[in-house]
Amino acid sequence: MRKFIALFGPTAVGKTKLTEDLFSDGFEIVNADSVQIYRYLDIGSAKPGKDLMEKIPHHLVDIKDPWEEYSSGLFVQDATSAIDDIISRGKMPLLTGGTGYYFRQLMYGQSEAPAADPDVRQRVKKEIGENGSAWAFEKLKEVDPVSSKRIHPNDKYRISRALEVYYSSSMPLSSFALPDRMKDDLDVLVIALRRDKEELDERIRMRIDRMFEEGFPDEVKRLKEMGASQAWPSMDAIGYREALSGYSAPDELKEAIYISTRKYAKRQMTFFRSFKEAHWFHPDEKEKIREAVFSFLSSEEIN
RNA sequence: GCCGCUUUAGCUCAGUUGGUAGAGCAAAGGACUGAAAAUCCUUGUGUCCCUGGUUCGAUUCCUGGAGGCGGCA
Repeated sequence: MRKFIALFGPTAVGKTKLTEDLFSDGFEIVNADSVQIYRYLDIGSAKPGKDLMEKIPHHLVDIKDPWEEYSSGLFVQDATSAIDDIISRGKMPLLTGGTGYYFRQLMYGQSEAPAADPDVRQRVKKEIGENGSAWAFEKLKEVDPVSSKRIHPNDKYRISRALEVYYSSSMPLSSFALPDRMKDDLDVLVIALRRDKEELDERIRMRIDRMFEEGFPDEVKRLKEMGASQAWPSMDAIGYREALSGYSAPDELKEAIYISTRKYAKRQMTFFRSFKEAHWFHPDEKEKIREAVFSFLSSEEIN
């Protein structure tokens, strides 16, 4: 039985501050943020500062170079072994971040479909490039009619993955079951943070201003000197993407980042709302959160 | 001051040979089977600058006015 706490919240909601206030003692953090796993993406990913990293041990931060691929599957493996390691040392893991998909893959479990294979993915990409996306969708209909009903004809991303699964296993993606509730071997308190839209927008704006004060443009410059381009997986991340696409005026760049960030926050909320196990709080409700944590930690396992 | 162009959705702009309008972006809502800060779906948004006139009917044509841009003075 793995027992831990999961803390989810959209960007800029105040996860880091809450972590510092409530989980500084006896906890170790397992990062569930798909951008903070990358080295050198510090300011733009709002990575926790050195002081906090020294105060509370962090796992899965700075584990990949920005040109390397990562995936939810690798995350599940890495997070699981980090959690086991923390528990074995008598500490309590705190899974925290904003990548809702990582939370779900870890807590519900993944499908048995084969992992992404770079060669196959490349081949699919090439085929779609040559024959067009309409062809790709027809191919999907033929090979995996069930998925073709679920996946929209314009969703190249998902069509491509479904074809990839078929090519590498000769089985349709839809033949692999998708778990829809918490795994039996987990005992997790899921805390989810939310704020009103106006409140969150204001914080996003402030965060972006602070990023620029802390030298975000220099960080991008250093990455460019390292050879960063849109081909690097990490450069899809908000801020870096906009910076690489050539906004000349800082104010325009800031505005573009602001808009992308609030759209992202909205998607995060949409995703996490469907998480039935989540207990929702405002970050200022510290006492209520503390109570929930306390009663969870003192509860005995039933079996 | 004169001449030309221009004024339509929150923004940038199409358009209506006269029958009260539509794209992109933004916004709001949603999806998510090893790329998820990704990828994708749905949905509005209007005194068509104001004023008279012609007309059954004007955002569209005409008169006058106002704002913006450019040229000449």
